[in-house]
Amino acid sequence: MEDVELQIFKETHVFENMTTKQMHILVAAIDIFADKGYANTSTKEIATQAGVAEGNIFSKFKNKRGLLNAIIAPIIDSIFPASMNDFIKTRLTKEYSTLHDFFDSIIKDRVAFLASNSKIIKIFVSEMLYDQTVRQQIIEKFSGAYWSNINQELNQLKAKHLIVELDNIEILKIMWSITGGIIIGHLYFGQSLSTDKIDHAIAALVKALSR
Amino acid sequence: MEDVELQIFKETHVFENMTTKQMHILVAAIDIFADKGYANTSTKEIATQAGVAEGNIFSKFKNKRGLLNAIIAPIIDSIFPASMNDFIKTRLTKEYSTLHDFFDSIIKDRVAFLASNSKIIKIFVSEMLYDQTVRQQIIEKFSGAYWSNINQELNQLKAKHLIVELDNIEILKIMWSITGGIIIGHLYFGQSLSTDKIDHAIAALVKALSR
DNA sequence: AGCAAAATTAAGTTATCACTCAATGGTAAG
DNA sequence: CTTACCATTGAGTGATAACTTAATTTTGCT
Repeated sequence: MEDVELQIFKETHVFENMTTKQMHILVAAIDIFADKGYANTSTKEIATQAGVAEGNIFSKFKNKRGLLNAIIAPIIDSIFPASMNDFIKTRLTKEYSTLHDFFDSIIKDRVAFLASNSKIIKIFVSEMLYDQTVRQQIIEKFSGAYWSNINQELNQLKAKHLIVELDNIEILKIMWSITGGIIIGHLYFGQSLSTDKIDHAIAALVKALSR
Repeated sequence: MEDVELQIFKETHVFENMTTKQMHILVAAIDIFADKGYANTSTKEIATQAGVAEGNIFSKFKNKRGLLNAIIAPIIDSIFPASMNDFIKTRLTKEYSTLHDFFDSIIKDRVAFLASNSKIIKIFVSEMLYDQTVRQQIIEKFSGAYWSNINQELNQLKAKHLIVELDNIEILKIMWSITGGIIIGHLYFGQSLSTDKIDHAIAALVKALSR
């Protein structure tokens, strides 16, 4: 239960009002969903791995789908940071901050986040492909605080002539494509997250978007 | 049955030795798998939409999984082109060919291919995330003729000092990240495939990888 | 037309699924 | 100790899944 992957549940208070056995159910579900997919996993299997009776799943969670929602809801809320963390902020407010500082901070922050929640990210990605409503939630999250913050940052970079004059949407799409490529290579094709490789990708991104 | 999406089945001769009803089964399966996912689709549902009896599915296809394989096998074979098509070849053998010509040809070719097989691509992507063996097949395809061809091309670009001195693997990863970002935006988030936007992405990629 | 083979059907069969519910067990306050 | 409450159990339920099979229809050949 001291799994690093579960940090996000503590932060978002999902574990509150849950008994030990119910937490075991959640952990087992994450494990099996990530491995075989939601649709291929039976509630019986989850109960067995969690060491509880099957019925116990349904006293805490409304149904199997409710269990899935408890897993992916925190990720949807955290995938786009509502505001930049302190490290990024202080780094970017320096006078001599560059486009490289900007992307280096953001990408390393997101890669670290995605890599430290790998199982839940796998579940979330698979579900997003199937479920239109999950995609809609992502779009709404993107359009909220994240968009207005990063939009402002990008406009400042444009004012300082540090970044190309593309639509901010296009800039973000390129940035997230690179980030996504790194994380998919890692999660699904066993590629390492070596600092070297990530630095190369960031350097390429900076060249791509420098003015 | 004159659906453009099905071109790939004609090219790969999947339709040979299939009756009209069996082709209807395949088409219905593509439709529903793409919409709801393989695991959430029942063989009964496929049969109903195809206008045949459920048992007919199992006389042509060994089982439900065999039906899925018939759909994704052609895509696995075609996702990495074994050799460049004539248009790209003639374009790249010109004396004055540039890095922009290179990526412009390749990316537009792949985006066109992926967009014209959107349903099958959706099925394939979902399945790749679940199924380790599908991922292994992709890795093997990548390592074959595709890799040796494009590896050679990249080395030539390096010899001409047109491209950065990164590992070819890293270069390809960046290229496919951009391509994947375009296609995912289109398939899952309803973004247009406007020539303008694609040109912007290609221009950014060229900047990223120019020497 | 007549016949053999192939295609197709429709009614099973068996297994497993998500989910329910009445009974049980533990715990903490009175 | 008693009582009330909530967590937990596990046997049970109806629905539905993939797949089989024997009967029937269609097809292709002479």
